[in-house]
Amino acid sequence: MENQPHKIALWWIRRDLRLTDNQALSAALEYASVVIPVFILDAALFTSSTVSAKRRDFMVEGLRRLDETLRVRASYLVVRKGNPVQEICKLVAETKASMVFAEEDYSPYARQRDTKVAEMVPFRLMPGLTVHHPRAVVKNDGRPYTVFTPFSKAWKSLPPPFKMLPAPQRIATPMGIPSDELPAENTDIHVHYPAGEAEANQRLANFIRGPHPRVHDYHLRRDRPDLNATSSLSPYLRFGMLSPRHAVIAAIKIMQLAPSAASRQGVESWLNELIWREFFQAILYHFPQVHEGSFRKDLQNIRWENDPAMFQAWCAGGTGYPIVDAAMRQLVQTGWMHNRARMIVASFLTKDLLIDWQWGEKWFMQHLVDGDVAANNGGWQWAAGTGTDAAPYFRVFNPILQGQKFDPHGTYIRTWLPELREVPEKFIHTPWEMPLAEQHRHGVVIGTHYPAPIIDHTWARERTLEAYALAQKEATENK
DNA sequence: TGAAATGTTGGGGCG
DNA sequence: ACGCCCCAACATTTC
Repeated sequence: MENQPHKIALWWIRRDLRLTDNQALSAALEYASVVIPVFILDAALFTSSTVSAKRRDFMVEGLRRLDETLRVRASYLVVRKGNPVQEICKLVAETKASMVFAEEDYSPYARQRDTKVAEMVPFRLMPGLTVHHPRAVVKNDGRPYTVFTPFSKAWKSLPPPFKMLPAPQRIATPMGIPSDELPAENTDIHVHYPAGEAEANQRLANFIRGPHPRVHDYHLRRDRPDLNATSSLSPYLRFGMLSPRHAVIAAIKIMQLAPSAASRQGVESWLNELIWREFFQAILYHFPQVHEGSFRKDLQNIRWENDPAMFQAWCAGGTGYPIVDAAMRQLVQTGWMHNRARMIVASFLTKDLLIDWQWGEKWFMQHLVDGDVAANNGGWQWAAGTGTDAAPYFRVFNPILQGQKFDPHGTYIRTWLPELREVPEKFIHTPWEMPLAEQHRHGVVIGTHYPAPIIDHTWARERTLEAYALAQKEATENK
């Protein structure tokens, strides 16, 4: 045995920046006695027009944290810059690795890349991006679900996960493998979202345990952007600093321990959000064309207005509708936006401004720290009414009512729109209705310190209903 | 994971 | 006492 050459494996890290419950890493350790952790800094990450600097910095910091935890395990991270296919091939040759292990990623870009890699080197993809593989959650005839509720029922009927893999104590990696430097970070994303597995676990623990576990009244408070009620785990799930299976096992465990039916409801609704995540990953896996445009054939030719000045106002948080503007400022400043707010601004862009949802999808990807192709596309198509299980197109959010309902005192608005800080509660969602004298008294003159609404909601709603109905009518006539 | 328009009901004011 | 009207409050339909 001693004389047999050791098997060498590459652990190719992509969006699984963790040691705990990592199936690719575990498989590599089982296969080989020498495992080399590798990350390829894909040039596309730095040149693409849809990468946010905050998200990139979050990832880079996550890689530093990962390297630190590897170093106390007799290992370290090997970083290479370049084209992933070429770099992996080079590394295999260089290290004499006989197998490459990685966590399967379902995005079209990743699948294309991985197909090429598999043609060049021995390559094994392991599950982990979702708890249940998209191919495992299908109808009896093998076809994928396109509606959330039946999908979630099927998902829940599968054997629940109960075991997660512990972080390995030791990963012997030979010293001296050349590694490129990680790029410097340029944003302040670490202030809001410190990267890394330890932080992710801390957040999960705070959410489900601690003195005031938010998970127990999650169902009552999750829709309120003015409260700190969400799990705040999305960036960590995005980069696999937290294993989704870890989250689901935690949810199932508290459900069993929950003291009352009421507190179980909170966990149930959090689990549902995790299943939404799996749903959209599965949609992108089975229908990669959603990345290019509308899922629904009958709504793929909407005549969008696509007014650049209107789009600009939306991006900058200058629409004159406080709840929309507050949310858009939160996004640009922190790299994150509350889920309810995402729905509100998406409805506003598509159905009030009549701007193509793909413009909004791109803007989100340019700013979100948790930006994920599958979830982002799914969310936008849902809001626009063009997607799977989409909101019917005539469901148009009223930005005033949404504000009053989900930010009743206007504290979310005042947090992100300092110019409205002195506006009384009565007018916080409709500042343009303030009498001029009162505008002066509170230091907000509409049109000077804060814009008047750039569009009339009632009129815009009618325009959108007509545009969607027309697209649908033309589609059925052409059949 | 809507909102607006329209319809129905029932209590109170009033002749 | 009774019917009529008004109009919230709630329900249903429509977009």
